[in-house]
Amino acid sequence: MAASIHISLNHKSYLREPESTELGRKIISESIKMIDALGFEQFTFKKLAAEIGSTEASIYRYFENKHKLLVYLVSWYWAWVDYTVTFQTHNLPDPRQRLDRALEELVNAGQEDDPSVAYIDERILYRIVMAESSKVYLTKEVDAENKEGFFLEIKKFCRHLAQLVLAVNPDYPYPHALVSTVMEAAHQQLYFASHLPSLTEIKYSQRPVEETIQFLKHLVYSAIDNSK
Amino acid sequence: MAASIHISLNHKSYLREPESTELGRKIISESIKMIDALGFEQFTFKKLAAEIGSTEASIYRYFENKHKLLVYLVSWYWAWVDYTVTFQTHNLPDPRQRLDRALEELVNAGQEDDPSVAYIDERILYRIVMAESSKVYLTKEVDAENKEGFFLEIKKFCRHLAQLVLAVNPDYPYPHALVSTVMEAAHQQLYFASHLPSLTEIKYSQRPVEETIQFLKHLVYSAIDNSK
DNA sequence: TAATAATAATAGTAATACTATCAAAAATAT
DNA sequence: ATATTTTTGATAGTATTACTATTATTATTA
Repeated sequence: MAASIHISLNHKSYLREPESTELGRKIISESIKMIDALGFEQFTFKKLAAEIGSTEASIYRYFENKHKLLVYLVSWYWAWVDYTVTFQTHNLPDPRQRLDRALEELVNAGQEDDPSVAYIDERILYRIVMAESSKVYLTKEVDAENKEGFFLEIKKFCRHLAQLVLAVNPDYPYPHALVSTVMEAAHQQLYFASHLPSLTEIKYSQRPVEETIQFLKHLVYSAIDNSK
Repeated sequence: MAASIHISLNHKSYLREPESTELGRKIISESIKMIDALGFEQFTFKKLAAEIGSTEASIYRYFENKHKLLVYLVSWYWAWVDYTVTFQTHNLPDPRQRLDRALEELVNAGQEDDPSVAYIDERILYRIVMAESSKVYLTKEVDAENKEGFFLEIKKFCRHLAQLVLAVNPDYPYPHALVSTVMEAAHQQLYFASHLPSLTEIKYSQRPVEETIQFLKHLVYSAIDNSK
């Protein structure tokens, strides 16, 4: 991964840009650890402030509330995955190779050791995305937040994958539906493997990432090769 | 639908059985309306108590907290869908016909007018399941609650559908993963059609239920007919 | 009709999700 | 190098949430 990449978001889930200050970066890096450890419901700005040796009021200057912080983290994640998929598929000649690689990255992104941004631990962020990301849009404010652009990153990545699907078969009628289903399923199946194993054949103890990639590739190619 | 059916759950998400008393039934029927109207986060026992002319303390005698009430509602929904699928597929001779009907019911259950239980509005409950149901297992307490049996109904329905899949093709290697993916996708795609339309081809204004059924049938049959 | 159980009324607590104010410290502009 | 502006810290305060406890009242059942 590049020595220095910068992910910037197309919306204002934040009040003050957290990347630009020491406190802002501490808010991001520590909130990732804390949301993972406590779960989003138990996570509070007060606890976060105590952990980073700051105050609630200071954190509120960066994020209006913890929901918007979660929107920021999840958006950052999808922008980052989109970047890595672009990077990884860049020189591949065959549409199937590109889609293969993209699906691998979707399931794998954040499982690697090497961090691309110093203050963000992508492995922990990945766990947050698995367990908490659907909470960003499953709210009564979804339409208002959609208008504010809070879901642009996830939509962009969905469009990106849909284009890879259409490059394999332009006649497949549900590229976005397929891809949004697969994006959710990737994390869901790994979550189920860990916590609700009877909902999936993926075994937590047996290379769950590789097995999930197999399952999703089979699903995707079966669907798109079975059209027109 | 039968004039009088009774869904009973295999666990104690409740403290006192809500179906057995007038207050209990009012808690259920009004909480369904209120969670739909306010969203789960804004819903409180205090507001519910005010609405049904009772008190917070009285509601707490039925449910330990609002999360367990949601677990109850979602479990009830899956038990009820399982029942309707059993009923609807009962006399169909062909495995494909049975799976077809099951997928139709999965997407459709709760869209019909006729209610099967007087104090439960399945159409509203369906919207709650779409928007809130993943919150029942996306918590830090998932493992403890799983041990208590809180997810038995969803697991049972998943097993039920997986059996229908295997009846069509016993060699398909991921029946539970496919079915849990499809169960989530059914509600997700309809939610996306309403709120994040660029994530799906399903159009809210153009028979979204029928279109979702088409999409899921194509997905499922492509996958299971493409094995062995 | 007495005993028991369920509900209502009321009060109270700790924690959450903020907002406001002001002083101290840090960054920046001149 | 100093003045100005911005950022942070310290402190306090409020409304709401998520409960628990107590006692009186009303239904239910024995």
